[in-house]
Amino acid sequence: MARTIPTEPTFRQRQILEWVRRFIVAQGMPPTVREIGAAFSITPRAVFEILQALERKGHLMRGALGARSLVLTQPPRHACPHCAAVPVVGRIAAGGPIEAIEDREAELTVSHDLCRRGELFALRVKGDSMIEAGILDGDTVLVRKQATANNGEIVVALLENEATLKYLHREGRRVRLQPANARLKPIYVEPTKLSIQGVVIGVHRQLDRKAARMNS
Amino acid sequence: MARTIPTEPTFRQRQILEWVRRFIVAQGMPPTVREIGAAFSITPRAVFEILQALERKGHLMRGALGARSLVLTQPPRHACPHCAAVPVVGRIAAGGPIEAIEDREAELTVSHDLCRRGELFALRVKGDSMIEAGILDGDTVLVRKQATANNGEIVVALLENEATLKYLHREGRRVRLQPANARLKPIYVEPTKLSIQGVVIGVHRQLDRKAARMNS
DNA sequence: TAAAATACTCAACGATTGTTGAGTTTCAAG
DNA sequence: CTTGAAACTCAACAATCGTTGAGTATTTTA
Repeated sequence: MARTIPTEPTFRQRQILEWVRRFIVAQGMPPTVREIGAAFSITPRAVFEILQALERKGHLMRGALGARSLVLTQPPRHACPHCAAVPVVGRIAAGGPIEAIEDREAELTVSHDLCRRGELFALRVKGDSMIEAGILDGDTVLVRKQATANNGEIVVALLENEATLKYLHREGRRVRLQPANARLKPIYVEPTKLSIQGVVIGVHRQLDRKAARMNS
Repeated sequence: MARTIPTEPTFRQRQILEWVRRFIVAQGMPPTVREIGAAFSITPRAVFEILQALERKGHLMRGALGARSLVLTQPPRHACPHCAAVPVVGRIAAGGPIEAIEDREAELTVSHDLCRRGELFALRVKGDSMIEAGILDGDTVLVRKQATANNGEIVVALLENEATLKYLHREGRRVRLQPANARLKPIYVEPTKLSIQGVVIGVHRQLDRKAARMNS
């Protein structure tokens, strides 16, 4: 019987194939065409063609099941711990992107289902700019590393070597970075001058007696 | 404290839960509500309600990822040295009238150093009464079980079989339970009518795309 | 040099998906 | 007897999904 012999994928195809593999391990389910597209900043059409090519070469099979139906020929091993350590990166002032400053000053333990949401890191919040979103000075935000984000999401944005936490709003050609604090004004930037490091998917706070004293 | 029995799924719920588990193993991805419905010859609506019930009881989590996003809460296996499971024992109203502590519905994974602080449990917050303390509707608060507390600490207080989340302030012979919301008035009670269940030592929040949509 | 494959953009179609409202039935507990 | 939950039906909405056509630029192959 004429079995499909896996052919060598191109660089781009392998890039996406490996990303899909990691996604399945992390999320417990295959990604959609648009999720892949968002990760690589390309359109669904481009992803579709690359997936077609990968299927033709025998690296995966595309769905008989409709949405999200994608099966890898070489399935990823499911390492299944119940928790994972997420690096807490402190200040992101002077470097480039966060990858460069992998000085993990601490580790945050998160439950397994949160890890499934992708590559995570954590940031300690300084200042009150997101106070109306319930993010206080000293909180730790859980961030999923990604270069794009949807409107209304809280993003870690890199602007001229400075990282900020803001709501993201695209408005025509410019981007509004909106603080959640009535005393602060929004920042307007060109999309080219903005680098999104990740999207906030969680907030952790640890209260202690010092915090209590300030309220008494 | 009125520790109640963990909520068992009904026969039908367990039936579907096991089917979903088998589906994931077989297909490599979670099923859609309609696929479940087809397998049991019921409508999407019926499936939806059963999945809701299973999520309420902590057996699975319905996704922030849109289609086919179902993550099972697996039974606890190997003890992890870096984390521990804290029971989420129910909802607490941070708003007006209150609801007593209910059944355990899920588990929260916290790092081990937090567990050393005593016996912990977690509560899901309902309402906006602690909004100015950065505790929002839907947050999960980590609570250390204890019967006393210091001034200024946020406590889980039981008043006539009703639990609330408030700042604790002793004022002479009476106790002031202070909400963190300018629109709400403090509650004054005699110490004898008040039962402190624990002290809030942490806040956890999980953001998803739905939350983002509301801000865009 | 011509042809094919690769890697994309943009705009759009129809199908599938999660979700909701309104109403029914069954069955056990107060 | 009443109440409430669990488990359903039916119809429908909006968002998301896979997919497609038409077109461009670049690289690889024959």
